[in-house]
Amino acid sequence: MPAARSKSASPKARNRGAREKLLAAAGELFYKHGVNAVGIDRVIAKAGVAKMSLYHHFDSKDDLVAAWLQEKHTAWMAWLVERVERVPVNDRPRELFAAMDEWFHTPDFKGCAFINAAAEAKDPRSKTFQICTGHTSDLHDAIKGWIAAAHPALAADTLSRAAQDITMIVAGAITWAWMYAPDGVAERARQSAELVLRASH
Amino acid sequence: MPAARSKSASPKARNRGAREKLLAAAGELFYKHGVNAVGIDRVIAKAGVAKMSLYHHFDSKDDLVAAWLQEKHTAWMAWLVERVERVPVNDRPRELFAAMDEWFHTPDFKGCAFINAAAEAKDPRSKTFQICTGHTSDLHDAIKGWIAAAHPALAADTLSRAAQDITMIVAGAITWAWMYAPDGVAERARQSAELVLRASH
DNA sequence: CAACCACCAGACCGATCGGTCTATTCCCTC
DNA sequence: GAGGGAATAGACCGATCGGTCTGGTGGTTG
Repeated sequence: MPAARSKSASPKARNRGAREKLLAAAGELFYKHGVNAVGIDRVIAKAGVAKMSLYHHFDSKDDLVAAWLQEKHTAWMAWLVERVERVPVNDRPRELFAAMDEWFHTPDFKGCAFINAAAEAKDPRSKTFQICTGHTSDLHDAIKGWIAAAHPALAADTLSRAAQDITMIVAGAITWAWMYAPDGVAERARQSAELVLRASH
Repeated sequence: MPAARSKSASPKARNRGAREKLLAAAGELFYKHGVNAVGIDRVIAKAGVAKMSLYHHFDSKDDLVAAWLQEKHTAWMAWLVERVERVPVNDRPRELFAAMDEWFHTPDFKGCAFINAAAEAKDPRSKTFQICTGHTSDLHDAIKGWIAAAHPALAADTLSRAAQDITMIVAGAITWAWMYAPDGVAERARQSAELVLRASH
């Protein structure tokens, strides 16, 4: 659900939207099989789009990967924020793990796309890798906000520590859920997070 | 430091050991750049070994990858066990995180090879993937043993839960340390783990 | 000595990689 | 209706992929 680049903002938007189809196809394939295991030809075949259309919208495969991750990051965070922030502030830390549990049990769950993509990135200075760390950072910030709202009395440094602890717990839960088994993982993570929160007063 | 397969166990061990050189080269390259990003030719070039020697010792690239992971798993677990079990039983849960901290700060640390390799595995039924889940499982078992020794009064189900919680915390810490920054991560994870342990009585 | 075997160098295979180029068609706006 | 931009199919590029094959070398063992 991201901003839909060239749809109504610019006047050149009456085609069938090859860009969106490419991003959708790339997303499925890259997430499922890994970035390096999927070639350009497979992406365009799945998208039902000509190769030149790909290179009209993206500079390179790396650029497509980066665009996919950027879009996925935006969409995933939007989903999580909407999901968590529709409950009262005091319930949000708990709701975070309910959302995780739901996500872990989606049919094609294959772990965190950003952790996975980071493992394949050739260079930590690449745009791809930076989007991945940015994702972690943004998730950390969101969690910090939810904790702060639910526990307004927390000192800044305590809050920072708790947010990092819980983000790490979430990351571990994602990894466990995907490599091992998704059942009950979120609940165990929730309890660990609750202990961290309680210990922070 | 693994068992050095065909060195003295079998009588055919007076060559220069192409197999070991291949595993060493493959290990460096696969861990650093990712399995799918490294070709056979690059491995044999780094190993200083002929291509036919590779296919003499391994059936395929996948087989080489699996052999590397298997060896790495054995070596890593041996390192961790030795490191943790040289302190008294009551200190072992804490020592686990000291070992993690040391690992996170090694020069070429690039996260968990097994999490990374699992992300690239084409099939969850592949040998590669199974070694990765096996690694998680063995780590979980080791942690469970250390907790059990340090807290003998724990009930079986409580012990299981605590071991899972702490394994997840470790996994999250590894991910954070590699994608974000290694400093202080192990200490934060240690404190979370301590809370889990305390809550288990 | 002869047989064997791990290892070597490197040509070779078809397939696929990321990416370029041409030529053509469609649709929308002047 | 003409022009232009977005889309199309598909040939083509050099490089690399995983893997095979040939032919030869040197050391060990019977």
